[in-house]
Amino acid sequence: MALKRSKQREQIKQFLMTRKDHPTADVVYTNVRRENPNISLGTVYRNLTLLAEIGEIQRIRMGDGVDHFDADTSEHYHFICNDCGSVIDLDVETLPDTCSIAGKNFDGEITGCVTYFYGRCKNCCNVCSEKNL
Amino acid sequence: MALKRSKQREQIKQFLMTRKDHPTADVVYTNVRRENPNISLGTVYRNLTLLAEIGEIQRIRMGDGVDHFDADTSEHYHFICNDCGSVIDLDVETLPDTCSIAGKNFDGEITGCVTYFYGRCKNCCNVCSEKNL
DNA sequence: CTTGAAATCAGTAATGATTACTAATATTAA
DNA sequence: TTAATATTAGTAATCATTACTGATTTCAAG
Repeated sequence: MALKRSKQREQIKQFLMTRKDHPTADVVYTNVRRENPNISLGTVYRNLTLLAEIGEIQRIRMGDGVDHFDADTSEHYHFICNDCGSVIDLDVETLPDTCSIAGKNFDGEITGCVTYFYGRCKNCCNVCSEKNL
Repeated sequence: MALKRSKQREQIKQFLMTRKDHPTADVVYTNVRRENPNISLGTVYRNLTLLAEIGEIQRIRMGDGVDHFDADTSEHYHFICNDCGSVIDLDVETLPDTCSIAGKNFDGEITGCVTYFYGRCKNCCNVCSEKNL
């Protein structure tokens, strides 16, 4: 199934590149719709999945029940705020190679690992201190 | 809301303690039903959530779209097989404290992190080599 | 031992994210 | 230009999980 270009796929990729906040499929949908009001949600899902498969974007699963997407495919770490749910890039040097460490006493093969961080983002910290929570 | 004991909750906890394979809510349901055919799926979900909240079990989100549960609440790492989806405990010494490292250049507060590993389990490795995949 | 307030239950309906289906449209190599 | 095929819009279906509701259990106080 040779890939054929599509306006919709390009719009989706384009939009994702303008954002640093790792939007969900639904956010991509509502935004791309401003430019292309006829695009369908299914098309957004299909193309996000396809773009992730061919490595042009990254799918992020932070355990909040929704998939997030990131046009930055370089290795970096993510933080999710327990209060507002926003996903933020972390400025961290690459962590030690835990994969090889973990593979020592394991009979199968480990091909990768995911690390993500959670807590409270700057915004939500401020809100809390204002309200003395 | 003072906790009151319930047969159903005890059965769920009991079953979970017999398993090392981190079953999903649905697996818990079908198994506990052998002993208590009237238990409802909603009860299983509610109690798994409650047990996780009070720290008696652990909820594991491995990004496969389903929650897994573990009666072992000690800190340890998990592996998920990309082929068969099974979740397995890893025998790894505790990894370096990445949380504090990650918090250096971050304005909010990081309260924890999750690391999990993926690849192919022993079983699926064997299947592949048998079939020369 | 009763009793009654509150927690819990079974059963079922509702939700929300995602995927599957289908007939129409767009892309592209020949 | 054409014809094979990838892609689309729109909608229906799926799947995990949560919410609701009236009945049942639990348990502390009398």
